[in-house]
Order: sequence, then structure tokens, then C-alpha cells
Amino acid sequence: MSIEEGRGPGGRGAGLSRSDIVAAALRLMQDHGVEWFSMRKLATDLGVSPGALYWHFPNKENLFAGVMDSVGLEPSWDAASSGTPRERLAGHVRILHDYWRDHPVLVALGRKVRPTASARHSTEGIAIIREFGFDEPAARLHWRALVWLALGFFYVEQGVTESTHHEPIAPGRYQVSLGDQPEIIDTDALFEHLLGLTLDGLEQAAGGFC
Amino acid sequence: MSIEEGRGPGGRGAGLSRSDIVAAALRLMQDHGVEWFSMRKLATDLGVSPGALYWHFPNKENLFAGVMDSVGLEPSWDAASSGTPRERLAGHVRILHDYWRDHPVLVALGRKVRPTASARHSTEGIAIIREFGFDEPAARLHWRALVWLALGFFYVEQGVTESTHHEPIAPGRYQVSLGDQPEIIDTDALFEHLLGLTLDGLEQAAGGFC
DNA sequence: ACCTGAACACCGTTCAAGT
DNA sequence: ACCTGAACACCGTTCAAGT
Repeated sequence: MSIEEGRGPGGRGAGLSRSDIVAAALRLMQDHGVEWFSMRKLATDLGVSPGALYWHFPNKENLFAGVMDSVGLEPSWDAASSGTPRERLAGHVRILHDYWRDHPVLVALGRKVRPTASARHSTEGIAIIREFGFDEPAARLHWRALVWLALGFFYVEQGVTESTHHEPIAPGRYQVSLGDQPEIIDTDALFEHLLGLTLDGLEQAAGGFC
Repeated sequence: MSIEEGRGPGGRGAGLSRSDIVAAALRLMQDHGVEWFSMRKLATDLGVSPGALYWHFPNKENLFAGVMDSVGLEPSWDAASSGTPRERLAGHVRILHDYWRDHPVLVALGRKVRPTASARHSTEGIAIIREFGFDEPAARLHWRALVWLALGFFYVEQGVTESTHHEPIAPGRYQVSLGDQPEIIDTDALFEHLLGLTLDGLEQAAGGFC
């Protein structure tokens, strides 16, 4: 009657916790993709029966939400701390875009990613925009537009790089060929270009010095 | 030995064609959503066995591609035919955004939507941009940036309206409440704002009259 | 050529039963 | 309280067999 492998059938002893499950789920999704992931594979990975997961989480969607919370939404802000307001704002938006690009799991996760930056990131972004001379409501509107710009661009970027042939030529800097003629696109350069245009418009709206 | 309902088991006579299958698939997806759709439900709807579909299509993904082709990618251009170059360009981009918003099936369809407008739409858009004074390569780059802007914005818009409480207050003009404080956002106004900023930047880059 | 029907290998989720 | 094991109602896909 010795139980070798660990615990026998029934009873407790698996020692599962919400954070254990979430961590394993995130690892599996990062390694094999969100498409590949399933509750049963997660259970197998944890050495547990499928039903066990449903004591800790009501359903798959709730587990996904737990994974998203575990990753957190705190980009690193080191890159946007010096320079002109324009440069710092560009850095700030770029950080958002890079953050989402480096965590595709978050975006692929059932489209549950809310287009909001973290509170601190938003506060700083709005503060920078106010330096251009905008009042609070205008700055908030501009900030929201920039956040949507960055997230939207990443959605498209992800869709393109997933659905077509693409070759990464550097970390976070892939070229894709799409459309009729196999054209090469540097998505990072395209993002910089689009962001630049928008910030030009923002500066113009602020300054009025012409 | 009379076969009433149509054809008996086995043999031909179902009269399936690729276009029939595609049409039924599109209808089901529009009525019940892409999530709800399955090959077996499609077969049931067509009064046919699941395996029958696999004679016409190698797999589900290929069927999805067929659905996308059937919808076509030809927005109506009536709205962007008069006014200043700036107004016509804005109308052109707006048409793209509205088109994708009115065909969410295309975007939800496994993220297979290529971020390219139709050839004619692109040609006209690039021509308008050239009126600002850009040369061909610059105009193409600007056009691509605008296309990505419109498609990306729609992705975010769709994600928000699907994942949070939202109430449509007019066709194509819904308000959403998201984030910590239940704030109201007019997504159409936000898009106009973002597009306006970007076009301001584009005009500025073109003119140089300052 | 075109389709059926049954099978295969999967899903997410539930739930009595165990400890 | 925590987990098992079996079941339920699904999937996409394949394929021998029918006409």
C-alpha cells in the first residue's frame, strides 16, 4: 500500500495553487503558442487530472485573465526619461508598442487586452503632452489616441508576421513580404514613420507658431 | 424504394459547390459569430455529412480563405471624390476603416486579413498623396502608414467593444466604458482625431511652408 | 465524381466519488 | 478542502465504402 509516485488517486496532495497553474499556463503558451494550449495539456503538464483545474478556475477564460494579470502591464520606462518633450513622448509610446510586441501572448489571449496603459505610464504620458501646452482634457485625448495607435499597429504587425512568410533579421525587427509583389517591409521603421507623422501633427496643434 | 427527401445515403446528388458552401458559411458566421461556427454545423445547415465538405475544401482554413475572397475587398469610394486633397485623403482612409468595421467577419477570420487595401483603392490613395508634393516612394510609404493606422484602429475598436460593456447609440457609432473609471468614449470621434493628427503631420511634411 | 457513415484523436466542462 | 476518473457534448479530419 505504498504510494510511490507522489499521491494516489483521489484526495489532496497535488498542492496546486492558482499561481502555480498560471505560471505553467504562461510557460506553455510562450513555448508552444496560444493555439496549441489546452486545459488538458496544462493538466498533463502539471501531472494532474483535467478536473483539478476547475476547482481553482471556473473556466478557461478566467484562467486566461489570471495569466494576463500575472504578466502585469508595467513596461520599463528607462528609455523615455531624457530629451525634449517630443523625444520623451515618442519614447513613451514606443515603449508601449515594444512591450506589447514582446508579450504577444497578452494580445493573442482572446483579444482581452484592454487598450489602456498602466496608470503610471498614462499619467507620465499625459504630463509630457501637457508640456506642449495642452490643457488636461486635450492631453488625455491625445494620449488615448497615441495608445490606440501603438496597440493597433501591433495588432496589424502581429497579423502580418503570423500570416505570411517572414524572416526576423534582428530581435524585434523582422521583415515581411506580403501582397501581390513580394515587397519587403521593415515594420519598426514603418512604426517610427507613422508615429513621427502623428507627433508632427500634435506639435503643430500645440505650437501654432508658424 | 422511393427516395423522398432528395437523395439517399451515399452517391452524389447533394449538388454542393464551392460557392454554395462559402455562401452558407458566410451567412452562418454573420448570424452567429465566427466563434460559433464549425464545420459540422455548416454540414448540418447544408443538409450534408461533415465529410462532404472535405471533398471541396482541404480544411477549415482553406474554407475561411474562400469566404474572404467571396466578400471581396472593394469598399465604395463615393464619399472621397471631391474636396481638397486633404479632405479626399481623409475620406479615403475613413472608407477603409468603415469597411473593415462593417465586415468584422473578415477581421475575425483567423487574423488572415492582409493589411492591404484593394489595388484600385491604393492607387487612388497614393495619387492623392502625390498631390501634396511627395514623390512616388514617399507617397507609397505614407499610404501604407495610413492603411495600417486604419486597420489597427479597427482591431482595437473591435477588441474594446467585444470585451467590455458597450451600447451602440447609432449605426457604427458606439460608446464604450473601459478601464478603472467607467469613462465614455466615442470611437468614431477618436478615430477622426487620430487621423486628423496624422494628416496634419503629413501636410506639414509636404508643405514646408512655415 | 461526389457523398455517407463511422471512426480517430482531440476539445472544455461537470460531477459523483474518493481522501 | 482538494483531487480523481469517468462521462457528456462537442470539435476537425480521414477514409473505406457506396452510387
